[in-house]
Amino acid sequence: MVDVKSMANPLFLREEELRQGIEMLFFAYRDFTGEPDAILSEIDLGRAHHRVIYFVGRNPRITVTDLLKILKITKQSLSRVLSQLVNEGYIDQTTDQGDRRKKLLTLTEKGVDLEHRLTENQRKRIARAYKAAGAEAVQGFREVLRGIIDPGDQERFEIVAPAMPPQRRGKG
Amino acid sequence: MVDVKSMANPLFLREEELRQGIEMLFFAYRDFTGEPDAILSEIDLGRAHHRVIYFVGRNPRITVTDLLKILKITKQSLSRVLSQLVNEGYIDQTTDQGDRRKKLLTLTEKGVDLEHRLTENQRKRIARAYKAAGAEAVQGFREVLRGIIDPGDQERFEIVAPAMPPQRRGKG
DNA sequence: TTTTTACGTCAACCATGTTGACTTAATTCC
DNA sequence: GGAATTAAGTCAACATGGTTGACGTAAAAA
Repeated sequence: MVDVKSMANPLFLREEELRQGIEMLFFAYRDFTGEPDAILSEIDLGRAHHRVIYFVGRNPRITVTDLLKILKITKQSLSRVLSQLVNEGYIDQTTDQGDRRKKLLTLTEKGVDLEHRLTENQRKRIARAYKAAGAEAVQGFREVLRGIIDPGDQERFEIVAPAMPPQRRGKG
Repeated sequence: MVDVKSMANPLFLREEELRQGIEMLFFAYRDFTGEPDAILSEIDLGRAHHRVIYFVGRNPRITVTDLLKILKITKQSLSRVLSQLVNEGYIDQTTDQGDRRKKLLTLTEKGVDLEHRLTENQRKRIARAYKAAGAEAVQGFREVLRGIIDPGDQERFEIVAPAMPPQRRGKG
């Protein structure tokens, strides 16, 4: 039996392709956050804490304002989790000596330990997927994901060079 | 200046690569849900409603139990949003005539309309990213994302054939 | 006929986001 | 030097969307 729909209407295949993209993103994110969430709940922390710990670990001496720009939440929301993390000894706050209004955030040893425990799962999951898919696929994964991200944050990720023909891009 | 770290320690590059994967997933998901959320809040609905509408639209006549398996939330959580969607005329419930315990969920016309409005943003975003990255990249994107998803749901997405050499995969 | 399945419901609670108002200290601008 | 701006924090109220636990009903399966 011939697939009449995709023959007569090329948009049909495209629609299906796009919807699969939407769904894969949903499932991937759901499963990606599942395991760290389980670890966090055992020590009475949540996903919001993980995000803060992650990005402070990744950007030592980051200011509160810069952290807010990454997370795109309000400072009141951040305040709740951040002060908890400081109180419980996961994060250190020091005053910026150049501009004494700014507070610089850094993970303590305890914070680094937790960050490793939490991210280990996710690193392994990605490593497994990368390995199974191969280097070229990883390149494509990065290019597409980068395109999905809003312009303001795309710059965080270097532009990967096209796989083979550097000419003739942007048009299919 | 030579990059001593990546020369002496190949794991350093790998670590950076994996962390970028983690972050891209975070940023992509954050931006991916932003626009639909804005539309939803105008009609006093939330992201949870979107997910239900999306998957009911994608799986007409789906049962509550099957929907729960996709969303991986409790039936009490689902109940809250689902009954709202039924009450407000976005979703129809009919009894399965084969097994009269089951209720089959389908979008009404109003539901289809909303689903289109919401998903349009996301489809466009993905379409843009796909187009910019090219067909090969899309292939890679799918392969990697599929690998990130837990085995139980991977089967939802067909295995894409490797780009060129079908031999020599899984090892770098 | 008993057990299981599908679905629903009430109630309490928790995590994480929001808005809005207001404060303090430090820096920058004129 | 004084005014305006910036960085950070705080209090309060509220919305959303998850959770657990207990319980109920109808239909199907064992």
